[in-house]
Amino acid sequence: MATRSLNSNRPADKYSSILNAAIKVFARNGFFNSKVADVAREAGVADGTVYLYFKNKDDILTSIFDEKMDLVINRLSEDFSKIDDPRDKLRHLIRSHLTWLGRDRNLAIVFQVELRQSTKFMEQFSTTKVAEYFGLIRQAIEDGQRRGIFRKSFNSKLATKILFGAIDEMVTNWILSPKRYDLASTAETVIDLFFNGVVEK
Amino acid sequence: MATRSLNSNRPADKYSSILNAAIKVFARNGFFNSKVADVAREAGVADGTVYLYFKNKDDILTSIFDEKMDLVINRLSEDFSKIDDPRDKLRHLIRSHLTWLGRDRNLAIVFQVELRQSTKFMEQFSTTKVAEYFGLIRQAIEDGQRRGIFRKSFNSKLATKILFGAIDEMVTNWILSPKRYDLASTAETVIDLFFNGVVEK
Amino acid sequence: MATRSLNSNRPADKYSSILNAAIKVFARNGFFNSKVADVAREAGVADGTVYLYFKNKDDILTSIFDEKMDLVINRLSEDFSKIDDPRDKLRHLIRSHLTWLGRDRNLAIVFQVELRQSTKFMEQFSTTKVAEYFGLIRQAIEDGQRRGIFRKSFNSKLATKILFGAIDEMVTNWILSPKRYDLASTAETVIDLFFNGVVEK
Amino acid sequence: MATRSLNSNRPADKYSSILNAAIKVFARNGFFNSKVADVAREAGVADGTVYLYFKNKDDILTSIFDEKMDLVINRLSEDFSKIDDPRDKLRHLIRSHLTWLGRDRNLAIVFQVELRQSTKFMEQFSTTKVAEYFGLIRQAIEDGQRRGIFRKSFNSKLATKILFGAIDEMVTNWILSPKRYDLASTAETVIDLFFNGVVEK
DNA sequence: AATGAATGAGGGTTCATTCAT
DNA sequence: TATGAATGAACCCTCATTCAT
Repeated sequence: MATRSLNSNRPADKYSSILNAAIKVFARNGFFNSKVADVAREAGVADGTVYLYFKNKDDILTSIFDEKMDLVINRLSEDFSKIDDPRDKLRHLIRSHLTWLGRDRNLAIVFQVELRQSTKFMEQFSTTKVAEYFGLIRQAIEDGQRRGIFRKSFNSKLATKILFGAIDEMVTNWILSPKRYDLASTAETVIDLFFNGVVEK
Repeated sequence: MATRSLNSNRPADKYSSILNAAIKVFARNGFFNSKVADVAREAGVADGTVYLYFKNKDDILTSIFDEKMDLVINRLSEDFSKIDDPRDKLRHLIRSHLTWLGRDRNLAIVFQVELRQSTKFMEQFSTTKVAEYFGLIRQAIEDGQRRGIFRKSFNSKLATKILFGAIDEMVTNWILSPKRYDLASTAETVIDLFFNGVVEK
Repeated sequence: MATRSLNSNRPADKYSSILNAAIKVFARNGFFNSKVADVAREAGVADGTVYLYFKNKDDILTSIFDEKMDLVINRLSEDFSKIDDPRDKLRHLIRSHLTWLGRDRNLAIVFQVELRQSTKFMEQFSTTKVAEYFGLIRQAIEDGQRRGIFRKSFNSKLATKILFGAIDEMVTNWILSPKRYDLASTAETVIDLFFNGVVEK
Repeated sequence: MATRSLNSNRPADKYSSILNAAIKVFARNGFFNSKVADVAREAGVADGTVYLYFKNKDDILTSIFDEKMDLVINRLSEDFSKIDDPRDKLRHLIRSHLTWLGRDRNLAIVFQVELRQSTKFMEQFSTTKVAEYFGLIRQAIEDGQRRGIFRKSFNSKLATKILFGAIDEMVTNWILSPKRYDLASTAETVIDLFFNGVVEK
């Protein structure tokens, strides 16, 4: 631990340096307009060094996604194991998602915009990590349906997408808005509407 | 009229030819991987001709957005003027949106993936046309709140984004899915959940 | 004559319109940076019309040279036939040259800069018209030598080039200088030095 | 030293390789008709390598001028410091100029033709280096006037241009002439006429 | 003769990637 | 491991020229 912080250039750190530099650079200029050399400069390494840690430019982008999603999914899975009520699970997921990205605008930009460069990327993400994330949502929903907490009359897969789409749009709007409001504070409305709908009973 | 359709290459059509060719090409290869020459070939015109109708490659992409959004917004505005019940308005909008893009997979790909290349594009779209589209949704929601049909306890702007995000995610999932299901058929679940929420009463 | 001025769009005039437009445009932007379309617009004709009067873009440039040089050479030849003293001939040529270009800065720019684009042009000019112009100078010099007015100890061809170079440099310096002095007023020094040299006797 | 000449491709030489290749290529095809790829091939480097040493194609051309003019001016300044008589200074300058370019036809072509592509280039040159060169001539002339060696009755600035123009025209005529005579041998006539003029005394 | 829409060849420049050191 | 000079493929856009009207 002590030694970790003493040598910030230790190989193990270069990977992270480059990854974090990439998030900053991609958020600033966009993935296609960012040069590998820009990322290298921001990370304080030589151009060639990037290729010791990443296969190519695309790999940097997908690695950002993979690394960050792993963190999120692992944390969320663990949290979920401690929460019983499916409503609480969804509340927690919505709040976590919006809090997480609301704290790191650069990362949010990369997730909402840069990662959606092409169907190639998108398809790649949709399988694997995103499927896992969707799985967490869906399990909570289906659990709720089984327990009679949620209605059984809707398709749980579609409900999963609807909730994800709602959350996702919160983030997208936030990064595109010139206003600097608190993203996390939008969570309660998402929760309320997903649970209760808009119609007056 | 008859003669119009007989000659698809008359000057007035070049603009449309190129635009439609671009939708096909961008959907197939992605915007950044598509060459202007590809679009020209698909449209059956010379490379240089593209520049008689479009300022540059970016302009082709934004023109696709502008042209198509104008159509949608105009049609929807007109339809809305004939619908009284805010619930019916939203039902109509949701069904129309999903039917429209469900009928043109290439256009859907361009709208869901290619148009979100960069914050530059996104910001540009968010103002103008997207704002108009959001406006249509929001007016229906606020009208419903005023009339007591929808609950007054939620923020209408956030509800607008939530609904849009839900619809948008339907489309994105549809184009990314290897399965070829009917996009429009997902509309009813979106309507049901947005209106009633997931919670059992 | 009267009819000439009544119809400025008469075919015969288009040639001149385009030529004069080209002088203006080439002087402003340089030959390579000028588009045929620029010349056409300046001349008030369609792009294609230029090609009814000129073989191609190069031909416009060489035509400027040919037309203007013909005028100059013819006038000068005629003037020379009325002047006996070789010194007076050279005085007249020097003054005429500098007065002529001093009155038309655009033409001067085309002659001093744009016409020297390439050895291809230069070689083409050196034969033909320039040779004629050099011939006028040289004849006066050799006549002066024959008559014992000028020294016989120098090579008349070289003296011709030296005089031409001196005059030419006056013009070049004038168009490049930000100062707007009278080019013709430099003639007297050229005359004095070419005749008498710099050395104090 | 021995190793220097054995390895003409070592990094430090790439700049010179490209510059010399450019002189050859520009002289052969003209600046506008030469491709950067031609220069690269002639220099034995990749296209992109050119841009590691030069900002763009124009920069190659201006660098040729700057590099060569620096050499000339420095050498001439040093020589001048060892020569007292202004007449000898001018004799030396005229002979050097004509000997220098007479030995390198390609360089002469670039200097007399290609560097005069546009007023943009010309103006750029006229300030800076050319001004220095003119300064050397002018100082010798004014020194001669001060000492009573040269007449005081002419404007030294104009005399400077006249001499430069005369020398310059020698070179231009030489490169355009199909005859392959010795350029340096024309120096004596330039000297004689500039000093003594053409008129018999 | 005049038009101007259409053509399509052409090239300067960028930048992801490699590899000798 | 790290470097960064070198590579060379790739492409948008311009514009001289043509030709159907």
